[in-house]
Amino acid sequence: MIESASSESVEMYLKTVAELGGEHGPVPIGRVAERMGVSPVSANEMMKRLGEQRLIQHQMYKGVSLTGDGRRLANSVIRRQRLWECFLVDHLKLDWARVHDLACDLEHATATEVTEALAQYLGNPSRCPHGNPIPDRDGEVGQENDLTLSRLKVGQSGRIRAIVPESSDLLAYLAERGLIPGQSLTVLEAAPLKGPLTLRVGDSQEEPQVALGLALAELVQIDRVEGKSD
Amino acid sequence: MIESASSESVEMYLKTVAELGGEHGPVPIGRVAERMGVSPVSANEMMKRLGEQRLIQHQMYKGVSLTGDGRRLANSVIRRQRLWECFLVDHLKLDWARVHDLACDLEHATATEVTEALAQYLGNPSRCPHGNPIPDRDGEVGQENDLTLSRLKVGQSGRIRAIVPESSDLLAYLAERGLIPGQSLTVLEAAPLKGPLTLRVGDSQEEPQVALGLALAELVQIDRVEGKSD
DNA sequence: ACGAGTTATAAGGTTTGCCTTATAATAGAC
DNA sequence: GTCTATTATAAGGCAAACCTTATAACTCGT
Ligand SMILES: [Mn+2]
Ligand SMILES: [Mn+2]
Ligand SMILES: [Mn+2]
Ligand SMILES: [Mn+2]
Repeated sequence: MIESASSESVEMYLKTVAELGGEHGPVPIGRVAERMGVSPVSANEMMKRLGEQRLIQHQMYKGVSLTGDGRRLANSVIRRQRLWECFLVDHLKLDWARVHDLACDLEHATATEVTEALAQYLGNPSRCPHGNPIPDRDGEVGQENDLTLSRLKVGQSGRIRAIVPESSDLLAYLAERGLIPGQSLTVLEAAPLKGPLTLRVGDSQEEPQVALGLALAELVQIDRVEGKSD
Repeated sequence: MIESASSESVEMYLKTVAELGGEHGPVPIGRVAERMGVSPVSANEMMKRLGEQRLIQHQMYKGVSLTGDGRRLANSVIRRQRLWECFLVDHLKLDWARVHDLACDLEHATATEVTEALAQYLGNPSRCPHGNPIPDRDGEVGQENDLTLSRLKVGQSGRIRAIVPESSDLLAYLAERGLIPGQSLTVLEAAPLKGPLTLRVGDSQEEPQVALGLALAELVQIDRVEGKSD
């Protein structure tokens, strides 16, 4: 658990690789560059450096995956971010859709000491306000089932577990429509040709209906399912 | 109140200039370099940049002083730091002598939005845990009287208001001896030739006595004075 | 088996914030 | 007034992260 001094840049690269699935399989460096808004050449340079530090492993023309150290460091960053998100929402009452970005700054300036005291202060929450799991202090996260709203059939109901990825625009859009973790919903209609879903949000028959594009529905993870399974 | 994007480095330079008295008179750049642990040449280069941005004013061979913008930015950094110190001590229960350094990291990663929500959460405290005033959101701080423990005469009593500057080593040393803001004390003896003071810390006659070098006593600001004035 | 698109590498450049060494200018102490 | 310590500037360098442009190598779908 040697938390060698790592720059904000290094932390963000590792976090991005983790979010793109770098714990499980190789992530194309182009994806990383895209997500981080840097040129592929820049991302490549950084991957070379991270490889030298044994934080990632680079399979040529396939992509990068996290080593043990890399995974732990990435999850430590994610832990810090999500704990801050909890604090900003629960205590400072800041906007649910904005805290992700605010916490993304704080995460790099937070000593382990502060992280652990914060975790205790918050009662060791297991999820961030957007429903995503908070890694434990050893940098481990449990796997989740991967059911998404886009896979629900007409008539099925579920409860929103999390939004992935946590982008402000996306979060703001979903929040406006009441689509936040814990919310239950039912798919009333699915337009053909990958068209939008029509949802009933909440339990009451009187709730306004919500139309949601399938691409967005893919980013909404679902917990429980009820209703006919086909 | 244009909070133009300023780097951590710029913020630290401005904070340092402010702490060295740059609101009032010119601060020699050598002092700044020394305090920041950089070479005088580096500090000079930075001062040139800060001058171009109209954050400081440089009087050749005299030193630098803060402009209005520079003072506001410096005080905004100090505000962020001291608010975080309050949070870390009061809520996270972290060590009084360590929070200064921990907050010095957080201060640069804290959006105005977060700062103001934090201030409200904390009940708009007016002082940090080390007794120093928290600038208001407009970047203003009131002046304090400048009585220090080193100036108390034998027999006089006072109450510790603040420790300046806030260096971890200094804070840890003083905390070990019970010398924290709010604590009342009496000077029992002052050794000749700039020798150490002997103090009674607290009100009870049974308290252990504390010996404190005059150089350290200069860094302890005193609020009230009682006892014969000479 | 080939070609399109992706991925990798090479080369050269920028900005920020540091460094050292050397020299010039100045202020302040004596 | 002169000398010394401080302060300023010039010159050259370095590392981290970025960039663009160009070329080479590879994968994969058809
Ligand atoms: Mn971040
Ligand atoms: Mn979150
Ligand atoms: Mn700082
Ligand atoms: Mn303080």
